[in-house]
Amino acid sequence: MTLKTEKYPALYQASLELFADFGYRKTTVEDVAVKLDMTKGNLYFYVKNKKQLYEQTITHALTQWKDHVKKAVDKKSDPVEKFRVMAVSALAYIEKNAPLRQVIIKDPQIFTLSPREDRFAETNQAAMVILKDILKQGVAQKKFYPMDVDQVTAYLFSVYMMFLIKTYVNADQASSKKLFAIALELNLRGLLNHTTDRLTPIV
Amino acid sequence: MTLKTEKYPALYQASLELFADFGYRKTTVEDVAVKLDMTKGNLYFYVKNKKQLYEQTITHALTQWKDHVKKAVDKKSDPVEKFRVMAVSALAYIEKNAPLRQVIIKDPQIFTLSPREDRFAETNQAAMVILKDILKQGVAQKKFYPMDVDQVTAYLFSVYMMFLIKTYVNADQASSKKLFAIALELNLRGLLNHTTDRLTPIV
Amino acid sequence: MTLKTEKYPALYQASLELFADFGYRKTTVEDVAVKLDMTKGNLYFYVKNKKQLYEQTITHALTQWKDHVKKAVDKKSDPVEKFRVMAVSALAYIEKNAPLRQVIIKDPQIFTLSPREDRFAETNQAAMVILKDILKQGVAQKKFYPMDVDQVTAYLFSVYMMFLIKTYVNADQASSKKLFAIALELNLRGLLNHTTDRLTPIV
Amino acid sequence: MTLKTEKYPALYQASLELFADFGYRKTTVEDVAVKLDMTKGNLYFYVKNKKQLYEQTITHALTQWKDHVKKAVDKKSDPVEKFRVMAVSALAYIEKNAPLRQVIIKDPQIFTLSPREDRFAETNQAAMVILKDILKQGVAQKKFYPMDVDQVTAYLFSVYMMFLIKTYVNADQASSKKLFAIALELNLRGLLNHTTDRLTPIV
DNA sequence: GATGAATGAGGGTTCATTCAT
DNA sequence: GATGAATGAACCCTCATTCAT
Repeated sequence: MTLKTEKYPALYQASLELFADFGYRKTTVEDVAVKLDMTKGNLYFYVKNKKQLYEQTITHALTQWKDHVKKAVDKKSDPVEKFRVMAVSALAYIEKNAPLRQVIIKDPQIFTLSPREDRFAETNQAAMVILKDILKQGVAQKKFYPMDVDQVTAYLFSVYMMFLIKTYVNADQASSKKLFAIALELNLRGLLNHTTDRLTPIV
Repeated sequence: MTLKTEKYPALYQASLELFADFGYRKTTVEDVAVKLDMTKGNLYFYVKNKKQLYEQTITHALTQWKDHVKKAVDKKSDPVEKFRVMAVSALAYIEKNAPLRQVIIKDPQIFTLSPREDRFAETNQAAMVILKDILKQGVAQKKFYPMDVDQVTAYLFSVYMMFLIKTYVNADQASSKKLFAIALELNLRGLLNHTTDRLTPIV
Repeated sequence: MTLKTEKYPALYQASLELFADFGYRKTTVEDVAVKLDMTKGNLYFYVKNKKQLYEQTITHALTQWKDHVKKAVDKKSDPVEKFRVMAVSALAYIEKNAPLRQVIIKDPQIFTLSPREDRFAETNQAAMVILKDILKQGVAQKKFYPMDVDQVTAYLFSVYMMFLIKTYVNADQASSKKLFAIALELNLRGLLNHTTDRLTPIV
Repeated sequence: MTLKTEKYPALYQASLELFADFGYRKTTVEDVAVKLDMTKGNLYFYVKNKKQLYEQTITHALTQWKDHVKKAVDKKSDPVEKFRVMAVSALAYIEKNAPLRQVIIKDPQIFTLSPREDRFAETNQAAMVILKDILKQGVAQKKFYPMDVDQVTAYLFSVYMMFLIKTYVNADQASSKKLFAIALELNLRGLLNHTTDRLTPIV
């Protein structure tokens, strides 16, 4: 007999795909159950209610994403390298994970950092830690300029998420990716300690 | 006697505010009717169904936004000036129009340019025309470098919308606005014909 | 077309009969709707939810009962007469109103006077006022002995309700009614002012 | 190894407490299982279904009550004494057994003597036998007047149950107990053959 | 133009009960 | 004896939409 624990991976996958295709509202609890070849009633044996099914599913997917990036980052030692790998591996991951992408596009508030209603605060925080550690290391090694690491982390995190999402919202992925490359370079250069010529402020 | 047409402004306003506060799903047709001091039944005299009510409301708001920007742009003659005014006035408008902002945050696919499901294609196209005309003029006057105007338009449009939304999604508006300033300058410089110092290509 | 208001009497009647037959839990909202020849959905146009349907139905029935008793009492002027009429008319009413009887038997906490969860506090209070007024008048006219009217009211109210219910719980109505007669007499005699000696045995 | 039978006492106790707190409907089979540190599935090994669990639980509690009263009564020989002891010990027992009290208050039809749906007929009959034997003895010894023992038994039984319940339904226990004392005296006097003098107060 | 009563199609959730292991 | 996964039948409630008046 299948253990309860063994069923969650399939459950999250089925759930993610359906939420990706139809969105939270139009996805029925019954839909999920059918996709898993079980009854609605039994699905409630695994999950408290529809809302929690959604949140657990997203959390699961985001966590996997984060772990993947973390693994890639850990292979590098230089903070500049790490920064670049982080950005690139995050992009590569989401590029191949269509359901997660679609879900985020349909519910971009997943990344909302406003404490008021952040349903994925914990996961988002965990993801930011990766970035934060890189920045801290860079600053400690004087490769990055001295900064308020927390603030810069929050800022960069939201900018990257924005890019990652936007990259796949439009059909014109070519130009979006170019933008991504530019932004990556821009930010990296901004972080470096020896920026000889800076842009003049305008506003 | 009130003409049918005279009621639409109030209708769109009430509708926009509710959709802004509760989102499409949680806004009831009844909610809208009550806010307008009319009955559900009567509301259906003005509107075909809930979906169209939503789309008309958004279209109306976007059109007003576009008109406002257009008016500001038309006061300038130099394309560089126009470009800058366009960006700044668009930002200023959305800054003061909280409901529209919230609606966009809750449904960012409003700006999705994918032809598959663009419910606001027409309005978005109209908005892009403003940008496109500026670019065309700039190129004609050799102030902007020669480019594929259509592609650059699409690219810049989505980037701006992205910024405009993002600016208000997070509480950290200060840094977002700084980002906006930087991006504006970056893009303008990229567009100019005689860019003395360019960023080194990365990809 | 039927006015909303005009439908409540039928609604309460159908509802009361069903709750009487099957109890709160086993009575389905659909059952009520079907009995009224309407759809479930439409029933929710008249009533907020099942719980309120129940409470409104009971309140309605209790109020009618109270009004009936009040009308009978008001025809008398002597407090002793009033007391007797009150008891008898209350019994006569419930004797003919089988559904109300059954509902009370199935949910005797309808008369619970504990403030913690009295769902029919208001109605029960209103009913007690009738009794209280009789007692007050009797005391004022020195026909009843001086007493704490509030406490005696509460006491007599619960005793009577107990009798009224019990009278119909058993099949053996004959002896129950006899008990009722005895209790009525006993209480009335207890209330009278000039009880010089002990009550003569009555049974 | 625990025998199946050894588990019933704990089962009935847990069950009674839950039914007392939440009533039949709101008590879940799972609730009972959890309280017993077993699984739902296993509970069904001991009990056929929820309904029977309820009935067995109540029957068990009522039987214990009856046995307690019987034991007290058997210590006396005079029927008048027996009658008094019966009433007082029954009251004392229920006074200390809160769960049983609550269950009865929530489901007063436990004492319904109507043959149509008496789920506890057997137990109720057994309890009545105690009373009936006292009456028979009293009549045989000519201490009680000649009567239709069966009818008087049924009558007195329902009256006492009514009192016992009512005594604990309201917060105002003081006056309820006083009522109980009065009723006891009244009934005893009614039963006696030669009511020459007064009974001494008992409570 | 306006009203409000009516409809109908779900969708989420609970839970008693069963049964293979 | 015990487990826990699975089932299925209800049931409550919401709401967009229609339509006679």
